[in-house]
This record gives sequence, structure tokens and C-alpha cells, in this order.
Amino acid sequence: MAKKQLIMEKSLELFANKGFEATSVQQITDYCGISKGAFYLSFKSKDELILALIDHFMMQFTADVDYVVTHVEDDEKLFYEFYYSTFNSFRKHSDFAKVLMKEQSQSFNKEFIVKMQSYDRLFEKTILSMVERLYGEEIEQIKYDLVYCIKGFISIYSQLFLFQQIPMDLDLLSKSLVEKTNVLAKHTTIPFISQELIQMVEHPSNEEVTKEKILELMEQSIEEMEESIEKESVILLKQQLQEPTLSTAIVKGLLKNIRNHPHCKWISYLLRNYFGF
Amino acid sequence: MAKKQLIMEKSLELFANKGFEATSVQQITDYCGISKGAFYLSFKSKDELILALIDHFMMQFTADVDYVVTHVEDDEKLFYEFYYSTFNSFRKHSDFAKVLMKEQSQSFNKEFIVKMQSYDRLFEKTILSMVERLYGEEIEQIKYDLVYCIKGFISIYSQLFLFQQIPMDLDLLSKSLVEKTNVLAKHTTIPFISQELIQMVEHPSNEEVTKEKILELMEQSIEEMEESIEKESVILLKQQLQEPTLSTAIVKGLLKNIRNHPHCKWISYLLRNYFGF
DNA sequence: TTGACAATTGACTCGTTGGTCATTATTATA
DNA sequence: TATAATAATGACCAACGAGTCAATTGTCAA
Repeated sequence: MAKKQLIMEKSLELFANKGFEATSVQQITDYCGISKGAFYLSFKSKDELILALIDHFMMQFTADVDYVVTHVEDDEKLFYEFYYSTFNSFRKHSDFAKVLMKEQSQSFNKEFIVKMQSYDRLFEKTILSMVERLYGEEIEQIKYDLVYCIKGFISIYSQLFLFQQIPMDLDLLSKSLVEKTNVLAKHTTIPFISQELIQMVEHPSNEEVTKEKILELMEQSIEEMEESIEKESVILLKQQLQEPTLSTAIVKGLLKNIRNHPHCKWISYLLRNYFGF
Repeated sequence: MAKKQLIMEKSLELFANKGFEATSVQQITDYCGISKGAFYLSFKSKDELILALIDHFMMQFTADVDYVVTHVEDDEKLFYEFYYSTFNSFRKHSDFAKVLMKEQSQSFNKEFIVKMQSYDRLFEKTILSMVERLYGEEIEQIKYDLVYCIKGFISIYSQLFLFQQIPMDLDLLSKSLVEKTNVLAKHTTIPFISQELIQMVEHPSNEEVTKEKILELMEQSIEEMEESIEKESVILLKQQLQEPTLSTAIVKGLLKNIRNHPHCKWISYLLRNYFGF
């Protein structure tokens, strides 16, 4: 739908300048030249918009970088193409990149954070695969440090060119970082990030969300909520979780009931995952 | 005033968990066990609170790091002490460090941004001075890149240990980064950040710290302090600033007297800079 | 014990927000 | 042209935010 496109483009501009929280739906619709109601025809909520933006751009970015990395045959050029493609994406979608930087760890919307973390993990995986391909066994000990340093380079140099309106020579920047990466790979001997540490870091996200945890969260929510359709839905879903009796259609309906209630979004998310919808 | 202290401590906790915008004054006062009105007796606004927090911690941090850097005599240990002290501060005041990371480039308050930028510039200056001292002329071409890489290391590794509740071996981390720094300094040949680029970035006002401003700060401190060696030292230093009569040795001694008093760290830092020690 | 003064409270104002929905405008179909 | 279906509107709502201030409570010298 064209409206959706318009809203995404215009809102991105505003988010990049003022931040997500600080931009109201009213401002977005004014800027688009549409009514407030029209916004809610395209997006169920403001949160859904930012989530859509994240997905739209991160899928593109992830796919782009991955394509480059898997299709460069000359090892010599691998990191150059990686850096260049990364920074080039940032430059092309600088508004989105700015939003990303600004909102990095700020949002209290759990779905947002999880999404970002999962994309970040994909990015790390891509970098790791490059490091392993290029430097092989020799850097086994320091490969995770290398990945982090590369992320550090990208992060700090991105800030430089995103928030200063200075034209940058991406070719030179990429060459410069390729050299730094090679230098580190060749001469580093003291690792800090061990296999175990990585596992500890990654563990949380892989941590299976248990039925008990969801139940606990639901009880907490039920106490906090006032009498409403949403509350009743949560109670029913809780029973369903403890002892499945309802049909899939009903469960899906109940989930729909609560998915826009601020206290229930996360629960709804977990339940959808749990039920496998 | 004790209330101010209380509010700053408690609010920092909340900010670290939920972010500044997402924490209401009501929540802060509830958490402190005081009334909403009482909050506005200590702070003119919510913004003034975050500004006060920034100043309180950044002054301490900047002074601490600078002291370490200017007082390490053994070049071999310079970067180690720098990294260690930096990460140690982050660990000690991890709530504040988290707020910093979260609120980094949020643009809700101009004064906030300007303040952060000016502290960031001081930090960069400190790093640059170390790089110049340690590696001398040879790295003239790549020194700004080195500074940025060091900032990148700190940023990315800080994220790792701030947002994972994993106990970290700061000694190992520091050693690991020292090696990386040395490796880069020794082998990097392709600069990206030129003198001109730095000047373009720094172009925004680099407000000079005037004698008058230091005097003002000192008077303020003198009023707040109880009778003590530290207070006496500050008074003497103030006279010295107005009319130099004491020998360098005495001045240095006086500075040593006050450098660990929480209210004086900043003054001590400014004076060392001013006197050129 | 009194009363003047300061500290503290929390109900209140006023503005803004995300989100809704009865109403209106537009388009497609017959 | 008449009618049904769809798109779009914006006044409206409840909730919540920062900040205020008249009223209350606490303090302490006389």
C-alpha cells in the first residue's frame, strides 16, 4: 500500500531528527499530509511502525551485507567489500542508521530490543564467518576479540560520518579499516573474549522461555490490569497454557485481543512463540 | 543537601533501568519516599536533574582518568592504567555508565548534548596526549585514527560488560587492549582521519575555561566544605590563582591534598590544566 | 506553651499523547 | 443516476506527564 510506504518514509525522517519517543503520531500525520485516523489504517500502533521500519531496513541490510560477503571470491577483497558495503548502506539509509544509533538500547519495548539483538547476532555471525574464512586456524584464540574490534570500528567511524555532515571517502575509510583489521589479526596474542564468555553472553537469548516464566508474567499482568476484555483474555490464555482445551482459532482470537494492550504485548509475543503461531 | 543526594542516587537507578524519558518525576519521588513537591525544592526541573547527574559523574570520571594519565611515569604502564581506570570507573558507577550509553545521542535537550560533547572532547584530548607521548613523531599521520580506535575499543567492550551481568577480569581486558593499541600504533600506515577532518569536527565552540570560571567554582566549593586541610588548600590555591606567590612544589602539594576530595576533583583537574602541570 | 517561620505535601492545572469511532467523502458497480 | 462499499477524517477520550501552590506539618526561639 502506498500510504504505508509514505508513512514509513516520512516518519523515518522525523525519527532521525527527534527520536522515536519524541515524535508524536500527530506530527507524523501532519508531515505526511494525512489524518490521524489514516495512520491507524496502515499501522495498528506507533510501535508497530518502528518495528516495521526496523524489519524493512535490517532485512535489507543483513541481506545486502551477507550477499557481498558470500559472493566475494577474492579473499584479498573480502573485508574491503564488507566495510564498503556496510558504510555504503549506512550512507544510503542514513536516516535509518541515525535512528538505529539513537534508539540502540533506549527503547523499553521488549519486542524492539529482541529484534535488534537478533539482527545484531546475525551481523556478528557474518563477521565471524569472514574472520574464520580469512585467517583460519591461526586466530582461533582471538577470533571473538577480532569480531568485537571490527564492530567497534564500525560503530565509532559510523558515528563520525553520520552525525557530522562531512562528505566521507568511503573507499579510503574501508581501506584504512581493512589494514587495521589485518594488523590486529596478524599481531594480536592476548585474547579477552573466550569461547565460554561468548556462550555466557549468548545464553540469555537462547534461553528457552519456559511455560512457568510465561505463567508468572501473566499472573503479574492480571494483577495489574483492570477488568476488561484484555484481562479476561489473559486469564483464559493462562488457563489454556496450563491445560489446553480451546481451539486454535479461539486462542488466536484471544491473542489478538491483547496484542495491543501495553502490558500484554510481551506476553502475546511469548505466547505466539510458545504456541507456534 | 541530603535530599539532593538521595534524589540523584535513586533516580540514577531508575534511569539506568528504564531510561530518562520513560521515568516520571512521580516514580522518582515514590522511589525516594518523598513528595512530588519536595523534588522541585531540590531541582528546578527534571532536566536540571539529568544535567546535575552528568556533571557530578563526568567531572569525577574526567578528573580521575586525567590524574592517572598524568601521573603514570612508566610509559610501559600508561595505557594499561588508562584502560583499567576507565573500565573501573564504569564498573564502579555502572548505573551512570548505563545511562550514558542509553542516552548517548538522544536529542531531547540541547544543553545535554553540548555538555556531553564537551566531556567527550576532553576525553579525546586525554587519549591524544597519551598517544603523542607514547608513540611520538612516528605516528603523527595516524594519531587521530588511533584515538578513534581506542574510543571504539572502549565503547564496544563497555557495552559487553555493562549489559551482561558477567564478572569481568578488568586486568586481562586492559592488557588485551593495550596490546591491540600497540599493535595498531606500530603497524598502521593508512590514515583516514586527517588533521583537517578533525578540525571540521571540532569546529563547534570549544569554550575556554577561564580563570574567572575556576575562581567561581572554588568559591562555591569553599562555602560547601567543612573546615579541613582540603578546605585550607583550596583557599590557598585560590589566592595563588589570583596572585601567584607560591612555588611550584607547594602548589603541586596543595593539589595532591585535594585530589581525592569528591568536591575538589574537578577543581584539581582544572587547576592542573591551568597551571600546565 | 506559643507563634513565627521554614519545610513538606499532594491535589490540582494544563498540555500532550496514543488511540478510537461516528461521520463524511470518494470510488466502484449496477 | 442510484446504491453499496471503501477510504479518510478529525473531534473526541482516557491516561499520563511536568510543574504549581494553598494548605498542612514540623521546628525552635522566646
